[in-house]
Amino acid sequence: MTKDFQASKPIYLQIVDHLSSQIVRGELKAGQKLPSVREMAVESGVNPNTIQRTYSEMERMGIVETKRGQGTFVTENEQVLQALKIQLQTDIIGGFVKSMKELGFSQEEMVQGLQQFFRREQE
Amino acid sequence: MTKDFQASKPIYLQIVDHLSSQIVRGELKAGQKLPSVREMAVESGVNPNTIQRTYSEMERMGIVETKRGQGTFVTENEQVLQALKIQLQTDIIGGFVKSMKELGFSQEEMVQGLQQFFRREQE
Amino acid sequence: MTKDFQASKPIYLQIVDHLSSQIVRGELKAGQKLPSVREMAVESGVNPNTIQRTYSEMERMGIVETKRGQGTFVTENEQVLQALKIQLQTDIIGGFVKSMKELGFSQEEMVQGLQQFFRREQE
Amino acid sequence: MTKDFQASKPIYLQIVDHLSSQIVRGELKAGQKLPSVREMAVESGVNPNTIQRTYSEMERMGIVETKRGQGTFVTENEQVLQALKIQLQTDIIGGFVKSMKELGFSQEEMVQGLQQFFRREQE
DNA sequence: GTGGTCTAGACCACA
DNA sequence: GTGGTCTAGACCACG
Repeated sequence: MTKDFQASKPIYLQIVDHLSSQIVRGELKAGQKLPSVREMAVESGVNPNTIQRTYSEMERMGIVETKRGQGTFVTENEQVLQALKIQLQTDIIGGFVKSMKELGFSQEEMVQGLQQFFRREQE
Repeated sequence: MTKDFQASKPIYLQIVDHLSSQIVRGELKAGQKLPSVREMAVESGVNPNTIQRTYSEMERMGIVETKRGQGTFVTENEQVLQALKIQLQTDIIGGFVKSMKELGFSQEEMVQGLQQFFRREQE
Repeated sequence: MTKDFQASKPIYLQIVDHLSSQIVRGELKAGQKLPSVREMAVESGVNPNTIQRTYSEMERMGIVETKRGQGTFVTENEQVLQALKIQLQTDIIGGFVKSMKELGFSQEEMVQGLQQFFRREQE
Repeated sequence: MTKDFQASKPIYLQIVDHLSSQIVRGELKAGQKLPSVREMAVESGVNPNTIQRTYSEMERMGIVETKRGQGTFVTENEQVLQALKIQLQTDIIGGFVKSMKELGFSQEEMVQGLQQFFRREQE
């Protein structure tokens, strides 16, 4: 039984996640211009090609539109943005449930655990 | 704003997590002997030193005990095991809450989202 | 097996095609004056030498006649224009047939495919 | 009116077309292994990264499946291959119709021209 | 060996 | 200036 350690996602996908997150929570709004490929590369401390790939992937997903010579912009298609939010949410919840299941928790215990967590946090 | 990508944990800590998980969900029981450092190293495809470090860390955490010449055993201190379970659970929940917060979800929405997830899963 | 990608035609021939197309479909009529080399160069965003070469080539093909001090005119020889039309048509059809053959289509399938295309377009 | 000369497709897409063509006409069969990225790069006289991109694009389109450490294979999903054939056919016909329209040909003339072309070819 | 990712640096078309 | 493509060369995980 050999496990797969080192399972860190590719950088360009991490940045996709990061930007998606910003879009979903309204920090980057529909129609807004993203930083240029080169700016973003400096900002993130990675190679411009990596950002290029990030933007390409996001365009493929439809959450961003690029205009040659002008820049890359958050789509104004609210339906896509809504779907993105649901997608991200489902991914996170799925990962959470999987981890908790591995610790032997039932669905009820997960909900209770979550509620207890909030109660403790408020104290 | 330079982000820290590539944040994959050291291997020895990943193995700590993996073993902890097995212990918590009863796959490895209190008092049970863990595989020897060498066995475990082969099993995991990792250098024996890395496993040594894993076991040391787990001993430091009090969840295993090593007996010279006999091997490494899961502690029989149920209180520690209980605490471990809570610790892991809290970590997972904490990560979950952090991610969901980043997407702009409120506490109520998290609970509701989780419950919806279960409902959809059962269909 | 080394392929030849990047096979884009020289610009002056592209312009020949473009002008030929305009002549064939009557946008430029027999006997009509073409724009001067300089005008055409500006219009096309190209070096005047390139246009010069275009006109020379078209004269060599007989589809255009230059009168010193007056300009360049579409030939009034209808036979040549007719031949040009057939030539362009044959080139296009030849390219089409070649591409379709590469996909494994028979002659009958090409005709049928074309007719189906029209039918779908009209819906 | 500035025209866009030099409109040659990116190399990686030209190779996509080339391979698609081979697949559609059965030269590369369902389930068959494609040349490795490096082999293909040498064969085509381009950089391995360019082939990588070609294969990625083809995987995205679903016409190819890659198995890490083993290679890239033509999909065995016949439905996808059928759709691919139709897609390529439609693209070629569409380009043909567009060109012929620019020369002022009607739909009937296109069909007749095509049939005449075949007749002449057989002589 | 395979494909996948990343960097460094270049050139292009578009506006 | 923008994004898009390409090369050269490197390192990684997987089998």
